[in-house]
Amino acid sequence: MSGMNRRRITSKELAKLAGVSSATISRAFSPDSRIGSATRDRILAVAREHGYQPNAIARSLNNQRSRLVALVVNAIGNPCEAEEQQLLVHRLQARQLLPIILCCADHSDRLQLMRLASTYQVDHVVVFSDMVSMQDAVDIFHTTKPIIVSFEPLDNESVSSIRIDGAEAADEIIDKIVRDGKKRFAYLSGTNSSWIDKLRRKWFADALAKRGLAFEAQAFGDYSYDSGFKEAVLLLHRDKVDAIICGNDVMAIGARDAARRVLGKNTPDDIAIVGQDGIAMAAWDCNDLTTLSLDHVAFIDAVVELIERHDAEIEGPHSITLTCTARWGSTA
Amino acid sequence: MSGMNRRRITSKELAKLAGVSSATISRAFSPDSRIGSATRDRILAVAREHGYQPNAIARSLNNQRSRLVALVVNAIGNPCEAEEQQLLVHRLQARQLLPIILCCADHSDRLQLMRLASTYQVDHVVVFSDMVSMQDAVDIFHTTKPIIVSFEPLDNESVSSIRIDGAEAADEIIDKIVRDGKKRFAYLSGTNSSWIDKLRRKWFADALAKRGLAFEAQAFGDYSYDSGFKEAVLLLHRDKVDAIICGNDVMAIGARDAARRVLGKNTPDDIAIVGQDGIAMAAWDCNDLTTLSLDHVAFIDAVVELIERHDAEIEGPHSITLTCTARWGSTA
DNA sequence: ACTGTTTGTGTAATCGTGTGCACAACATAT
DNA sequence: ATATGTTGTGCACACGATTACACAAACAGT
Repeated sequence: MSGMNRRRITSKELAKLAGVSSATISRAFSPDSRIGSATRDRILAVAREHGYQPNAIARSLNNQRSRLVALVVNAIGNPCEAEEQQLLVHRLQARQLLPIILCCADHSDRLQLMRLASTYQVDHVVVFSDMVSMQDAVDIFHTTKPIIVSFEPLDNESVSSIRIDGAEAADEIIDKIVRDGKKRFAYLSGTNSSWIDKLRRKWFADALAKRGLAFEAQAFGDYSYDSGFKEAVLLLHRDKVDAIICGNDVMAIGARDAARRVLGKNTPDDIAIVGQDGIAMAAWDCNDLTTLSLDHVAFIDAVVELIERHDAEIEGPHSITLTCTARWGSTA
Repeated sequence: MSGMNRRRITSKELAKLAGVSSATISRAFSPDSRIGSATRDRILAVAREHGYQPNAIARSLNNQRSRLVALVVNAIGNPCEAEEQQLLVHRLQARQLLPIILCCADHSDRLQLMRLASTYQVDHVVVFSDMVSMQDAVDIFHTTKPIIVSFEPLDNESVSSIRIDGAEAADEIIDKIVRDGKKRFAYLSGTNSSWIDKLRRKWFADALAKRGLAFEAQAFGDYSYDSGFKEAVLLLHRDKVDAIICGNDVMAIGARDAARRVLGKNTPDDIAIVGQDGIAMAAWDCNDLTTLSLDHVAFIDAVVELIERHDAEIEGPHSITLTCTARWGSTA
C-alpha cells in the first residue's frame, strides 16, 4: 500500500484489477449512481489496497468544475487580513474546496498573476486586495463572476460584493476623543489611493465635520508597523497633532510606540490613537487599542453566503453590507 | 474583449477563427516549438482579441505537470509561520507556480484534507506543520516526494528535509540569563507532543544541564497569546520560576504581559522571558523580545532549493541544516 | 408465459491540450 | 538535377476521468 510507487494508478488499470470496466470504477466513487453495492464494496477495497484515488484534474476537465477557489489578497502575513483568511480557508475546506492564494503585494505584475490563476478554471474568486481594480478582476475572471470585497461603487451588474459601513462607529469614536479635549487630528493612510482607504477616511472626516473640525494633517504609510512608527513621528513633531486615526491596527501600534518612545507622549492623556480592523493583537494587554472593528465571523459568513449563491447558480449579483463597531481600549 | 461571455473559448474554436488547426494554436503558446513566426503573431493577436488562454487543467492532464504546490501549514494567521509563508508564496509565484494552502490546525481530518489535495496532482508538497506526521505525508503524497520541514529524524530515503539547529544560540541565551542571576527555569511548550517542540526544549535543557541546572516546571500552551498569558500566570504564581523559555514569540509576549499585569513583575529584572522564531513583531518597540531567531530568508531559500532539485529530477533526497541565532531584546 | 420496469454494467464519446509522426514546401549542397 | 536537410503544418492519439446510451439480466404484475 505505501512504498516507492512512482506513478499513480489509473482508473483503467484498477478496472482490470477489479475485473470491471473503468466506467464502473467511476461509479463506485460517485455517491449517487447506479451500481451494485457488492461491486462498489469490492472496488473500494481494491482501490484502497492499491492507493487509488480519482484524478481531480481529469475529473475537473470533464465536469467543468475544478473545486478550486482563487483568493486574491495583499499579503498572507499581514495580520489585518490574516484572521479573515484563516477563517475563510477553514470554511472552504469544510466544503471540499481548495484555496489558491494570490499574493498581490509583492508580485510585480498582478494582472499576469490573476490571468495565470484564471487558466486553472477556478470555480470562485474572492478579491480581498485593494491593490487590484474591480474592472481588472471582472475582465480577467469573466467566466467566473468574481466575488469582490470592495468599497468601490459597483455599477457592474455581474459581480457580487460586500460593503462595509463604519460611519456610525467612527462617529462614536470621534465623539469620545473630542470630549476628551483633543483638537488636532491627523489621518494616517495605509495606501496612497485605494477605495477602501478613501472610504475609511471619509467616515472619520464626516464625524469631524459634524463637529466643525477637520483633519489637520495626513500621512501615507503601507499598513506596516514601521511605516506607522515613522509617519507618526513626523505627524507628532512637525504637525503637532494630538490625535491620529490610523488605516489599520498595526500602524496604530507603531504610532503608539513612536509617541511613547520618541516623544515621550502617552495615550490617551497626551495623544489619542485609533486603529482599524479589530485584529486579535489589538486586544492584547500590551496594546489595548481603541479600534474601529469589524466582526470577522460575520464578514466571512457573508463571503461564504455569496459563494453559495454563486454555486447554486442563483443569477444576479448580490450585495451585503456589514456594520463596524467601536472597540474601546486605553489608547483613545 | 471584455463582456458577459459565459464560456471560455477553446483551442479548437480559436483554430477555426484563425484558419489553422488546433495543434498550431497549441504551438503558438509553447515558446520553443516549430512554428512560423508570422503564424504565431497572427494567432496571438486573434487570441488576445477573443480572450483566449490555454486551459491549464487540460494542459496539466496532458503534461502530467500541474504547476500546483501544496503548502501544508498549521494556520495562515499565526505570525510564527506567516512570514515564511509570505516569502515562499512570493518565490513560487515568481516561478509561475500556484500555491494551494492546507490549513491543518482547524481541520478535523487532516489526512482527508491531504488526500484531497493529492488528487490534484500537485507537483510539490511542502509540509510546515508539526501536526502531521512525516509518515502520513509520505504515504499520501507518495507520487510527489514531499519536502518536509521537519525536526523528526528522517530515516525515509524518499523525502527531502530541512533541519534547524538552535543548540548554540540557546546556549548563549541561557548563559546570559544565568549570569544575570536567574535560577528557576520553566519551559512553556506550544504543543504537547510534536518533534519540533521536543527538539527546541532539548536545546535549552542541554544548555541548562551544562551548568548543573534543569527546568523546574513545564507547561503546555497552543502557540497563542492567550495560552502564553494563562500558563505564565500559573508558572509564576504556583511554581515561582524566574525565567520562562517559550515555544514561540507570541506566547512569550503573552507571558510578558501576564507577568507585568497580573504579578507586577518586569523583565528582565524580576523575570527573564525568551521567545522563539524571531518574528518581526518581536522586534517592535513595545515588545523588544529576546528570542531564538531563524533567518527567514535563508529558510525559504532552502525550501526553494529543495523544490528546484525536485523539479530538475535530481534523484535522491537532500537535507539542509540551518542554524539559529540569538536576537537580544530587553526581556532577558 | 408475456409484457414492462428496474438494476447493473459495458461501449464509446467527451472535456481541452500537447506532441509524435507524416508530409509538403522550400532551402542548401554536391 | 538529384540528394539532403530544414521548416511549418495537419492528423490522430493520449492524458484520466464522467456520462448518455444501449443492452442483458432479473424481477414484478396480471
